[in-house]
Amino acid sequence: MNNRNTIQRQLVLEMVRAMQCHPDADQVYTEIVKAHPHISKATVYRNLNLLAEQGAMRKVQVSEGADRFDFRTEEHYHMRCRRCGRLFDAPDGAADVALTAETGGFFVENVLVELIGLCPDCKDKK
Amino acid sequence: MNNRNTIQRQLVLEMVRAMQCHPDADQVYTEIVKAHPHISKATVYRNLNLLAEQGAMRKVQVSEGADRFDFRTEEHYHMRCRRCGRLFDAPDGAADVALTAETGGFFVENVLVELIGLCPDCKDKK
DNA sequence: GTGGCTGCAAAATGTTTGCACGGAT
DNA sequence: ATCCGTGCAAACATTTTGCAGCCAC
Repeated sequence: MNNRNTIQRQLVLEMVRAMQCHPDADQVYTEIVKAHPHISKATVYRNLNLLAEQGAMRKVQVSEGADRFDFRTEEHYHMRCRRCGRLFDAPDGAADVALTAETGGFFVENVLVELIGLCPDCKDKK
Repeated sequence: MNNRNTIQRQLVLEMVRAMQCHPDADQVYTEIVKAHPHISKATVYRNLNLLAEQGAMRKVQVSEGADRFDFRTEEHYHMRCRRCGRLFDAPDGAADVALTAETGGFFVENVLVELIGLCPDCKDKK
């Protein structure tokens, strides 16, 4: 049974749900450590991956830097600011991908879309 | 002037063009080293990044593992096999992305699309 | 001759793993 | 009492960087 209800696992899940900013493993660890100085970074990594596998959260592998974690479990796309590095949810319908059958025999299971550009804050700071 | 024509730089460019398989930095290094045992991996990294910046090749940052380099310089999408890890060019028109203006103030400069699934070889080896 | 480029090694970054102990069931 | 999960440190994977000497210009 891969599902023991440890305090550490609860903390990781709750923290990702509380930080609604697509944090990476290190940011989650840094926040948890403030209240629980004993927790190990390896435990945070292990639980983030486990929880993502079980569907309690989503692992977002972006094209640059560390993997992020997202409390939203429904399929949705992301927008990454190339200046500040922050990740944002793309509003529903912001991007639409159409596939044809012409993949040369490649069987597509998943489509990853990442919109790269400038967030409102960085756009203004020209 | 950031453009001295060193032997190492030529070797890196030629090797990426010769290996038509989207190699990562380590694969490029391993191939070059066979004929030029003196070359440094740092030099390979530096030249790959420089050449990609100058537009002589393309850096492909995939969602898993090391960055790949592509001798094709035109914009095109890629398909990554989740079993063997190999990267393939998506045929023109295999995927089509439509953007709307509803990005909540985010300025989109670039759209990254990665088709993840099984390549013909791995699909058959069920 | 000058200053960009190289080789080397070390550091930086992000993540996983081996192992002994402790705690949830 | 089991044996999964934890903490710690070390290993691992990928990439960057500091520095002294070299070589294309």
